[in-house]
Amino acid sequence: MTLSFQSLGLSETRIQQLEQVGFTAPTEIQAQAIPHLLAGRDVVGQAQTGTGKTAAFALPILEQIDPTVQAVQALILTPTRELAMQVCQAIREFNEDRRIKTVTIYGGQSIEQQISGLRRGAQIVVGTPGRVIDLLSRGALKLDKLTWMVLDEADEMLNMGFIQDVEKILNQAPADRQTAFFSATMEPSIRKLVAKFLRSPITVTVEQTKAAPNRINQVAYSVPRGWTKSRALLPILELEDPESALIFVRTRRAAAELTSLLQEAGHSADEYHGDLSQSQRERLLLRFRQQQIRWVVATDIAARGIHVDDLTHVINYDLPDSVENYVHRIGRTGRAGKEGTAISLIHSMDRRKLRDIEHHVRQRLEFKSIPTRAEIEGRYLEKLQGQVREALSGERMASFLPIVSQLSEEYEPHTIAAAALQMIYDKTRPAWLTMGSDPVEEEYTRSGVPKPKPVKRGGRAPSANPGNKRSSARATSSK
DNA sequence: AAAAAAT
Repeated sequence: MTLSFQSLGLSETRIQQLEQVGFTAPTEIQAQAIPHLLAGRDVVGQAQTGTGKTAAFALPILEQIDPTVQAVQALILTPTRELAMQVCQAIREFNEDRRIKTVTIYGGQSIEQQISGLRRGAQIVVGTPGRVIDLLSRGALKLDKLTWMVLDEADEMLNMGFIQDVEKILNQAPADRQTAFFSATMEPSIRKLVAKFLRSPITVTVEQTKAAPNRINQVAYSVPRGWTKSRALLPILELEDPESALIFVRTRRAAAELTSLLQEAGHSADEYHGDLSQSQRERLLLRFRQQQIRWVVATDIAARGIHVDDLTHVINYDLPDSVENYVHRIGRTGRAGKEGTAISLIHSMDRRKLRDIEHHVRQRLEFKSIPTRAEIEGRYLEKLQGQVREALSGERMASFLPIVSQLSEEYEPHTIAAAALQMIYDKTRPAWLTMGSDPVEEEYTRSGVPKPKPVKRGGRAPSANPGNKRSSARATSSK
């Protein structure tokens, strides 16, 4: 097992730059692929997202680009615009001094800007197939000096029907070049493409042990019969109080509606879906990443590819259509070794989907009951206590001591502290706690539906469908 | 119904 970038053959300057951006040791895919790529071999890399594959091809490319040649020397194709942007951003991170010029080209944005970027002597181009072909046919993008060609997420590219576009581009690249394909799977169509366009490639594979990474804490809330999901969501959000969250819904319309509802409840939320223009999407993601918005309500447009650092929660307001999308969705959190929480709202209609999901991720979701006001208040008071502890360890507190001395001529210190806490409580408590009654507790009482007890679910899922004998019969027939 | 990509 290789443990340092030095031993992979990267230059000292590159390694220093890597250290500056926090890269100390190579990931498995990097350790396996970089030496071959530096040695001039074609490589097929089988690896999922989040394994560090961008650096695996970006570092050798940066190492071997000739900075004195003002022509496109590397072309990286990605299936989505989002991914193109992210790859480009990553390359810029590894290329701090900007000696090597990188541009991104994709649809939905001004083509003139991209053309002028190419004219200024771009050496690395990252792009989506459609716009790349467009620019090739306009003559704005020339590949005659190309020495590197990379296909990122090749399987996705083919799934989305880009095979003809991709072949057209590969055919226009000089034969004397180095080529790398990265793909999560190795289906026959990929193998065919590899056989056609790569020269005696070396295949490197990184095993993915689990369908869902276990640093993501997966929980579910059962939505009582007759309840709307939004009614269940609000108290859950109050209790969990996510620092940042992606909330997934099924339709664009639902995204817009839920966003208004959250905004009306005083939350920092915005929507993200296919009705938004490319620049609107980019602006929103920027605000989300800069933590100007805490929660984003999105369709499955955000299930893959979008990366937000430190995303603490993914919430499945509607369950996804496919189990694969469940894994992609929750994979937006728990990135870069951080912990994340994935919450799913389960309606009685969703039992079947839930079982498929649990089967696919090979684990049971932990069920919790919708929090009551008392629970939310308890959690909030805990948080308040933590904040007081933090203030006690600070220094700014000293400036308030004269006030306390003055008040303590009349009152006990305990009383003064409690009064101060009450003031903070009144100003900062969640909106949910200011309502007259507890709608959750009330609803449980009124409807006669027993409040679900948090259940640790073992080998089978008995509590999911109490009294429903058909459930076990269906379990055997589902695949 | 939604998503991806060239307009």
